[in-house]
Amino acid sequence: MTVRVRFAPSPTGYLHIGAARSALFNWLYARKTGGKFLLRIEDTDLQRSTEESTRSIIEGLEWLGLDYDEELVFQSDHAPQHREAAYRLVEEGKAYRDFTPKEQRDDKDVKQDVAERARTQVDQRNNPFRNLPKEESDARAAAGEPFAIRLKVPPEGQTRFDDIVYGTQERSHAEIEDLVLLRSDGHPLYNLSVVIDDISMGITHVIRGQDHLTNTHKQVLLYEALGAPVPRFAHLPLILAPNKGKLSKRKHGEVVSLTTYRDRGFVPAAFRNFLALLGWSPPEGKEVLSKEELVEYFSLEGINRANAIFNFHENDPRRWTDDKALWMNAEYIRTMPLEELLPMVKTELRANKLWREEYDDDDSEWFRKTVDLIRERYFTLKDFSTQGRAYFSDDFDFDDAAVQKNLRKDPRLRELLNGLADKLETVEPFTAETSEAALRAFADEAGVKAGLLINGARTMLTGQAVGPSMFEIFDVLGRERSVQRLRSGIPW
RNA sequence: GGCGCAUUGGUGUAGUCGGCUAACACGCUGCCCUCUCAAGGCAGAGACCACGGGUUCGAGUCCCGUAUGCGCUACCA
Repeated sequence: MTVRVRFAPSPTGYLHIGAARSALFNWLYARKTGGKFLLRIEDTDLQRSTEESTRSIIEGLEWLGLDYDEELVFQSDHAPQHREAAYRLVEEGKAYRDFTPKEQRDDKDVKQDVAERARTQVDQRNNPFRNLPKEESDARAAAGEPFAIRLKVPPEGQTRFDDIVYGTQERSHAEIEDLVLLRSDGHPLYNLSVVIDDISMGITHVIRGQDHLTNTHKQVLLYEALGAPVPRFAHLPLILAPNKGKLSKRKHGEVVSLTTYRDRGFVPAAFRNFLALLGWSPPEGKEVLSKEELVEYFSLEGINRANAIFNFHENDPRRWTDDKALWMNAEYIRTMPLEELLPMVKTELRANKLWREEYDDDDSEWFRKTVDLIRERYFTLKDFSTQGRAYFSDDFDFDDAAVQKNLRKDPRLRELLNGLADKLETVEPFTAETSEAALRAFADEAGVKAGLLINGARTMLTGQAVGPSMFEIFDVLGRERSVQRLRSGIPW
């Protein structure tokens, strides 16, 4: 039996990182087992579903490198089949028409309302229409009286399934209400739609968030009523906010949206790697894993049961997302093959009008060397166009603290740096080694420490107090620009 | 309220059949390297394994209870 799994998001907004991780785990399992990874858009809530959201989900998956097999499925296309299935269950006596008028529910306090109602309601099986004679039910329906369709859950017994992550799950039927399958307006509801679609798509393993763990019993009941084989289930621990609450866009903003990571300079492989480590751990303990390695090591049995906290600091721009995610991204930026990084840097520079076509041909060697030089201390791709701006443009800003610390603190510096510029003009050839020799010699002649000139020069050439070795910067910037910047009056 | 699930340092996790002086990664501190910042190397702080009982020669690991958190309990998904 070939494995068939699916990712089934509802297109009601951006792609949440928790959903992205579900997608990743499904994808990993499919690739690991040689199975199929399918994508189904659960757009049954037509008011809230948007095409834009669908597009962003597909883009997000693409960005993460999760390719799906077969045709994209839209759940709304199957509404007729869902309805038909519900009617069939009524015919077979496994479901019944409920003519109770629809209750108006305030959308705001549903949670509270639901809990409140559940508290007072004792018998789940007291619906007067549950055992209405078939003739009467048919007659009322034929007369046009509106009705919802509910599953007839047996009053006795229990359902049971073996979750691959959470183990054996049992739930007494008494705890399960006669769930509504079809609304009185004919709209099929979530539990029905999911089950029918999973059956028709031939899903063998349902891998999804733990928030569906208790729903699963209802779905098992439905599989049984429909006479279909029950798939295997694997529920994933949830990803929580630092206060252990739900991670939501409304409360936590853009950190929860996958696109944020793309837009803020994450390397897809790095974020994928980070996401994989949330709730799952590789057997060997090695954490930096390529796509191929993730596939190789992945197993559903390795998934943890406790919810994970996604740690970020809302008021700290430097640590705007999880520390480990940031570290992972930096790790990828400095260690990944340069050839793979270059196009990403190109995209970043282009978006900020720092890209020059020469970097692709005449100056490609220079571009490689420069990126390789500066990548070591960057955390995101964004850093190439911000902190790295001085390498790609003469129009860059000076950091106030750097100017203060490396230039203004010594009044001789302005003159010294001009002198250094003169000296560098005569150096032949102009390399890291020769410029270093020249600078040190110049420092000796002037009777100052080399460090004074080095740090001053770094700030003159890059606007910053930190960065790569000064002599590597001379080399990369070249004699002309180095000299010109040393003489620049801008920071003074 | 009912039912379910979870609970190992700040965070992510490892801890097979009970022997742990509790391991790894991120973060944090210090030192080395050094022209700065990183990276790298080294060292270190930080967990009475939620709490209380029990079983056992011995429990993070098994059992019971409590607490806390999360989830479900909708004609939402």
